[in-house]
Amino acid sequence: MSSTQGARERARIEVTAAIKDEARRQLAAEGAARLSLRAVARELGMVSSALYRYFPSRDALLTALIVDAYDAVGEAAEAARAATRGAAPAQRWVAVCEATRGWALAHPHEYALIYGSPVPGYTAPRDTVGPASRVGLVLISLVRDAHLGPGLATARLPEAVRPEAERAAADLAPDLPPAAVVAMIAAWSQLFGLISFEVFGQFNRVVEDRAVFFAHSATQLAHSVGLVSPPRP
Amino acid sequence: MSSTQGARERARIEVTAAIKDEARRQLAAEGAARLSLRAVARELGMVSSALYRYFPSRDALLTALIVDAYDAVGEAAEAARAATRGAAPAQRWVAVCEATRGWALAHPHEYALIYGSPVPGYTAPRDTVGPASRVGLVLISLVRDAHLGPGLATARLPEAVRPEAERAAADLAPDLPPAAVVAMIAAWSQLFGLISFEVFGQFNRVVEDRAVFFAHSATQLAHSVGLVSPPRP
DNA sequence: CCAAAGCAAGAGCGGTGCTCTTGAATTGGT
DNA sequence: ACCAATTCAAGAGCACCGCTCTTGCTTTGG
Repeated sequence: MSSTQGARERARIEVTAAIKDEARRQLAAEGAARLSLRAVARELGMVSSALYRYFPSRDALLTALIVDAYDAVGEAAEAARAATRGAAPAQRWVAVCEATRGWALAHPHEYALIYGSPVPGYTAPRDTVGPASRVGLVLISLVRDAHLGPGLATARLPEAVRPEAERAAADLAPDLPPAAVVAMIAAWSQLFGLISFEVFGQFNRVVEDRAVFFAHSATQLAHSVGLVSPPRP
Repeated sequence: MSSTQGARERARIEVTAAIKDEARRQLAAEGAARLSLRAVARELGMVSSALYRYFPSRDALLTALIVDAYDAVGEAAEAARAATRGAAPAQRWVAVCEATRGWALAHPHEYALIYGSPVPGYTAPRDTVGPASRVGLVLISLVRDAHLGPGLATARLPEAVRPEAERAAADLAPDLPPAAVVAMIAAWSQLFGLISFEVFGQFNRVVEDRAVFFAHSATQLAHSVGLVSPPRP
């Protein structure tokens, strides 16, 4: 009845959080494929079957971790946008990209969980689509806030791309020119291409100074969506 | 002694190939994480322990599949380059990108094996680095063959990127201007960002006509590495 | 022709996700 | 204050996993 619904309810919440914490620890240590319910239970001093009182299956526990990961990277991106309020749009774009990269490098296994290979036999439930779109929404908002350079605003798209561009623009950002929306979607996926190659080790022996390379590439991406760097002082 | 070294040798080769084939089938059906030696053996009518005569461990079998996948996508890219000999560099670039995408869409699980999350606890042996670089080498060769537009050849890089650019250029393509090499590496990773988002389902409910979107984005990538489209007839 | 090498098979180890049953504890309504 | 309903941890057990080791049988090549 009251706000704290008895000791039982409270214990349930606490144990659920403890399970997620321990699971996240094991995720960081071993990766998603090696996440073991028995190991989590062992570490928490309980029996494996008791875990099923809190999560009906291993997949359900994974889903909880996935939602948390999407929220965490989305929060990082949103924080970078907030921290650069007033700066030039291109700089804010790069800051958001770098915050996303930073989170990914700090949480490589959680990043792999959401932007790596989908877990086979696992289909993301509806709960994940909202959190999953947060980074993309941040990027869109930056493009929207910027005064679009005349380049993209009036850019003529090839005839074949126009229908898809207009459809995507209608869905995502009806106030933006279709050419900008298409460029945004491409930049969005390419941003995660850059991050994935770094996190997944594809840049080994290819790129050494990855921070510098990323900052440069993110700046180019900003240009590709019509954000222009301010003149140097 | 002879070219066919006895029935034993030949049987070994055949069984090894059968194991890889069945493993590839299970990879497509269940994904890398659920690849089970016992299931492969069961399907082949042998006992699980017999498999260890052919592959010393599950990881060794995975490595064989990974090398085969890198070779397959590399071959697809090389075939596209060969098929467009004489065409404009930008068109050849787009053809190679589309061939890579086509292979990925046709073999999503093998694609995930090589460009998705690394398998936890598994470190790629040396054998994989050669096959892994084939697509990248194709892209480099196209940029090299093209007459570089004056834009990238003389483009001034930001001071911070110059050392890394010159280092990468020395390693990968000493005959190309550093600015082009940096743009190439970025385009390379961004290409796989586009493909991964499509294969891994991130474009669901975002991009509908994905072939058109990809062709357009690949063309933009070609421009970003200095390849210019020929004038329309 | 026979010793050496290659091989399939079986048993077994410790691990996994998951289910079902049992008995104890807590709870809320009377 | 008590008691029935609910909630829970625990245990046993199922079928599976990767992997190792030993046991014999078959093929091979000198």
